[in-house]
Amino acid sequence: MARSNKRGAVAGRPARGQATTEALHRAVQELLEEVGYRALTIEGVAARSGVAKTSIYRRWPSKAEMVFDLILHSSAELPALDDQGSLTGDIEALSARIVALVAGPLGRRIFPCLICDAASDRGLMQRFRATFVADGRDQIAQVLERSVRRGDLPDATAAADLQSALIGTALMFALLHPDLDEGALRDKITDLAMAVVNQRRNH
Amino acid sequence: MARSNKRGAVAGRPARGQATTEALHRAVQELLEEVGYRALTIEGVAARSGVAKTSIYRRWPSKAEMVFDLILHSSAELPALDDQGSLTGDIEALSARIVALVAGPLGRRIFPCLICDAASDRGLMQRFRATFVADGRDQIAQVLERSVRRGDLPDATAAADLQSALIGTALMFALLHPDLDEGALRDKITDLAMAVVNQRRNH
DNA sequence: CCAATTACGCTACGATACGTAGCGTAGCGT
DNA sequence: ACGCTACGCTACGTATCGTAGCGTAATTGG
Repeated sequence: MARSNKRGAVAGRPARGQATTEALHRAVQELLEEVGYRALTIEGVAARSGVAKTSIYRRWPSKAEMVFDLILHSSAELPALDDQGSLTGDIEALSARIVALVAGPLGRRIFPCLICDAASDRGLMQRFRATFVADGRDQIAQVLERSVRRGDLPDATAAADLQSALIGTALMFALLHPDLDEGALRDKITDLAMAVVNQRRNH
Repeated sequence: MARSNKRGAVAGRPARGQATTEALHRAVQELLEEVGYRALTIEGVAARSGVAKTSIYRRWPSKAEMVFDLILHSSAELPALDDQGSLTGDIEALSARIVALVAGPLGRRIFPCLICDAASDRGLMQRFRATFVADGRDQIAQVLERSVRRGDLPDATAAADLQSALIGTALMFALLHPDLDEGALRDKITDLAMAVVNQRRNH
């Protein structure tokens, strides 16, 4: 008697790694929406996905790394921002991206928690900085350099500073004013970004 | 045979509530510094403080509420900011206070975690907003109104917006650039605040 | 001065999740 | 046919949670 397969897959076990990863991704995403990050457990993910708990532990050392890999890492890897033709246009596009990632329905639930976990896990914090922060900073730098070339700005604001300001503010806004819709938030972030880059021009 | 007192207090149990609270405060503060918020457990606090676990649960329903009460609540209740005589001076004082609270050695460790916990606990989130955010916002509003009266500003920026921007940015800076010392961070927050309030003046 | 009340300590649970070990087996490459 | 890898499954031991029940010291009020 062959093993009875609880997942009900007709041809027994789903082929190999890929199908397993997809099941995990789905389970994590669903559970994040249903119960949030705090109450998300490895055992819960195992049960929902049909993947054995031990298999999950073979891939990731912690819940945080799992969520980071499955959810954030994929959303953070985006192409460079298109040239919108003007500083204002570029800043708007940048704000939209930041808000969508960090203050979207999923992002605002998991970001503070991931940060908390990373605060007591040096390795995770380094991955967080490397794959998420560094990429984003470079994209901001590109936008600023473009504006300097166009003559819209005398010289570029430090991209890292601007990044911290925009991400931090977006996150805090989403937290303190959950009623604010994404469009309004995007406008506020755009305003802030313009205030920062304009500081160079007006004095 | 009287109860053997593990705490070794000569006169048996320490008087009553007050001494107990102090022991808890000390234990929580020490453990936060030693192991961080994540690894802080009620049982650990009980062991360190000599207060029974059940007594802790009688006071607070969760770790988050305990930390909030013992650590944050006391640091957040500060007198209104003195009038520094100028917009610049006021903003500097404001930045210093925000940085000290949110991005100080203790604050940067517990803030994201408390936010994470509050995200899945409506009651805690409300207390967080009420006793921490509302007070801070009012203090910012006072500073802004003062400047309007002085003629330094044509009209006040929304205090809530400024608050989100400053706290969020300070937090994110502290997170992404832990090497940055408190003084440098304070300067960056001051710059940001000036950029925001100046936006009204320069157009 | 003697109840009644309050606040606390202590032991003992059941439940949940953690993270690991050991064994068996299906797919894949050579 | 062989080995390798990834996975499933069961079964642990541990940590922490949050609660129940009982006893006792301090506090309060008549």
